[in-house]
Amino acid sequence: MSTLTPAGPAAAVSKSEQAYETLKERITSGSLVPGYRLVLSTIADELGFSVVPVREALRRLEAEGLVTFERNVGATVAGVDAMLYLHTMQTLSVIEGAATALAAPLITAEDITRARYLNRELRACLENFEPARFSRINNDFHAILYGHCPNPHILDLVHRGWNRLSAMRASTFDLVPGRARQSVEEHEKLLALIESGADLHEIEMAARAHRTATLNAYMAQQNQPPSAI
Amino acid sequence: MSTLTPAGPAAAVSKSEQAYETLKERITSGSLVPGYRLVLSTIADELGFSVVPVREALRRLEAEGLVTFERNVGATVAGVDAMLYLHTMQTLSVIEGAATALAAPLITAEDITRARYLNRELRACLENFEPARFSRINNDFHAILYGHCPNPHILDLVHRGWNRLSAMRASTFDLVPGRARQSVEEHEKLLALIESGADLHEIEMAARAHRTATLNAYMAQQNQPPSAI
DNA sequence: ATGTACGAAATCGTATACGATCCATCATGG
DNA sequence: CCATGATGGATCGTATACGATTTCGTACAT
Repeated sequence: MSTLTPAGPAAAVSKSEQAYETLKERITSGSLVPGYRLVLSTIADELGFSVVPVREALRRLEAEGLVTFERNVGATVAGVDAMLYLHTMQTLSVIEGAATALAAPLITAEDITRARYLNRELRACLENFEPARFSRINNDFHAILYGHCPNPHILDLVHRGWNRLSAMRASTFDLVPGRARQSVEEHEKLLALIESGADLHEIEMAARAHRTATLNAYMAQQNQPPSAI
Repeated sequence: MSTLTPAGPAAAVSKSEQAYETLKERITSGSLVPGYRLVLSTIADELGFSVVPVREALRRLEAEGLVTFERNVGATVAGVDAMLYLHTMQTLSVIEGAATALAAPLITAEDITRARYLNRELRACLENFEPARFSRINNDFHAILYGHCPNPHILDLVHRGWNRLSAMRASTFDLVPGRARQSVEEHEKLLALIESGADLHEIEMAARAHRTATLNAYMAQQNQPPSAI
């Protein structure tokens, strides 16, 4: 159909890319709940594409762990259970710790200032009980800390981890009430560590512990053993 | 063509899967050199498939970093430069360190025995100067150490890292002559650490340092600064 | 009533077709 | 001689078509 529309000034991005972005947004935003069945023809019709680019988009999402694929059956939005959450958080703790350490020497004074500002906003969210906004600002805060990581592979893995997490409702701090407040305190310590030019290994372990603590709070609530590392 | 062959008893694996495996094998084995142009129609003709499954396979390989894709231009086998090697090794050092630590409590006495055997084989390779065999056995050795890692995401990332490395000729120890011998020594220490039930953090850092040392030997040879972590 | 066999509908996997885009080559003008 | 624009071929991106497979409902036998 689009091929019969020569008026089109050449799509800036391919349709597979568009389908990929659209679906990723819907999954990470939670408008597509885990377990939801992603039928090729349905999605294609809705987007006005053929099934081919949609198929490719689903494959990419599968590679990132946002959907699961079963041959001759189809794709579904990846579900969440305690085990998947553990594995995702554990992986992210390792990767994000390394990314934060690698980025630390490249952090500017402006970054620190902005991070401090965001952390005050986080505190305000606690007072006003705005969990959704808390999650959003929390993302921004950490993005500042690991954003300068000079290793693109590690940075990519961090982004994938965050995407997976945001696709899980368990990622919000709703489930572990007390944790959010403690998290804000740890942010301040982490900033002080980076600001003082601490040893990279120390920064890595602090960033990792910050995430592991959230994970373990959840695991304890589920009567499960904590993460081994 | 296959659709006109109803005699086919239903392929056990899809053609995209076959194309993926075939191409991955060729790239990691080095029979497709970096920079090689991967033309859809050519590959499709050679495998006897249509371009659609081949296209999907290339996309998957792109997600793993084995090929690079450029819109409306095509795919090429991912090239290697010092920077890419640094990033890949650095990522793998972090991930494999974590995987080895997580797997350590699950290592059996048989695993240790087999790892010791392989390390003796590695020593023999040094004497007889068999670099190809050394690389192969080195893979097996480490696969034993991280193989029991209970976190499938981390395990998957380790495998991807090894795949990327084996696609680089720089991964062989050819380029850093003295390193192979030292590596064998470190293997023994790593085994002793795991066997003694050492702290997981200590094991993680030893496994990471083992890889970082190889990376830094290469970096020093290239007159480049060592890895920050 | 329950389990099994069969058939239809839904959906996926892949082949083919063709427009869209890029790149190299060559002609043309300065 | 070099810069610039036109032209053709190579290759990609996507629509459409259809066989293959799974799934689910229904009828039948036990």
